[in-house]
Amino acid sequence: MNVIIAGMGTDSRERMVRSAAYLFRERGYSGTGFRDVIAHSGAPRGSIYHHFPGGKVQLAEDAVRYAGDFLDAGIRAAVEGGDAASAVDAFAGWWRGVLVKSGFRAGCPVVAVTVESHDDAPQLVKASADAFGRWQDTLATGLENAGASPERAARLATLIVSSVEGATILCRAERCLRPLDAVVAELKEITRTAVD
Amino acid sequence: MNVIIAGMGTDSRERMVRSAAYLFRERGYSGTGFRDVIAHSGAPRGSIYHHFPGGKVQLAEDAVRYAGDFLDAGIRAAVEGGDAASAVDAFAGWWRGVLVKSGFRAGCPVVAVTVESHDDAPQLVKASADAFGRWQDTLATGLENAGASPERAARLATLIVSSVEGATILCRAERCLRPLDAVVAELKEITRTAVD
DNA sequence: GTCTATACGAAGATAGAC
DNA sequence: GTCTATCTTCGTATAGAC
Repeated sequence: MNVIIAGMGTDSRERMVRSAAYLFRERGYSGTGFRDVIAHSGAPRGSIYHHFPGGKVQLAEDAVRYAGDFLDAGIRAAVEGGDAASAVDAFAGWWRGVLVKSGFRAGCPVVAVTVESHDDAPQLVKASADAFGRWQDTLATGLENAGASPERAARLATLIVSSVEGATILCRAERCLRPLDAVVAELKEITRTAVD
Repeated sequence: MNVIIAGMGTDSRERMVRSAAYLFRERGYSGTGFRDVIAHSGAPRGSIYHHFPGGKVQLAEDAVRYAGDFLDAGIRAAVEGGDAASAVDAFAGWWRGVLVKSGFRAGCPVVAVTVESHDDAPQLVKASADAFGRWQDTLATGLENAGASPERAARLATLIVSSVEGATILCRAERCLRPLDAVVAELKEITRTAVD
């Protein structure tokens, strides 16, 4: 097989991107080296700069895009034909799974890249903004379909992404689901009243 | 002067801690080296391990504690004798200032340390949990004084810390205040109804 | 596409003089 | 408390063979 689709890359390239996204969730951007990515992905070390001529920044850019696309597809599927609570569950449920499966050691790779971004690599800020933006747009569409006004849907989508991402960080610190549960309870109440 | 209080340390030690907290906000934990801390604080390189025998982990622990204490004092002052909206303004207003003053390059040092924490340094997770916990407790007390029930106040405090921290990250990515403004608008509406 | 070898700087940390 | 010197490991990145 190994059919190469334009812009998709080879298997080992894809594995590296996925591993980078995975590792960023636990150790952050600066804390993750090519060493770790090679070890985790099983990809050959000799082809790093063949696949990523832009080096680590390019790898991170692709990892953020990958995570952005992946979760957006999940939100989209959960939101289609659902009620207002589906928008909250779609987003919060994903991070709940990440937290539990990792023993509260992993969070969001896009957050990790954003908080470590500096002026030397503005592409990373751009990629992060794209991911956050698409998640918000998809959630807002779902809330509109459930009956919220466009303006309110947009604001609530921002609240959902912000509070769930923030709660995920608090859950890592406290090593429990309490913050995420508290936030989800409040969010469901708010979205319920917004579509009345 | 230079009075040395027990557990407070010398001037250069304090400057290092403050600089670490400052630098973590922009480049994260792993992205900030002793080089940077020395350069920014003006402290002598020769006394790093005199002041911090525990090395970088101890420095980070102190930086998180410093940031935790500092902001908690600010929240406490703003919340005393204020209404429910004061709790939101106290917390969100601080991060708004950080974002604007830094040109959207800086965020929360506690968040930075949390998302880069690993099992090698559980002290950092503990210190982060303490900071987040105290902020929530102080905000919850303020909301209770404004008329919210203890249970609701605790949940709302978690929502405020989570959503404002998350919005701060989104603001860095989008390089504007829109996410924080949206979150604050929703939070004020929620807290208003909670104290009725 | 993958390999080895290597460059070069920076990381955190230690030892011992002053 | 601060200095200099040094150690070791690791970081990203490059060159050139296969």
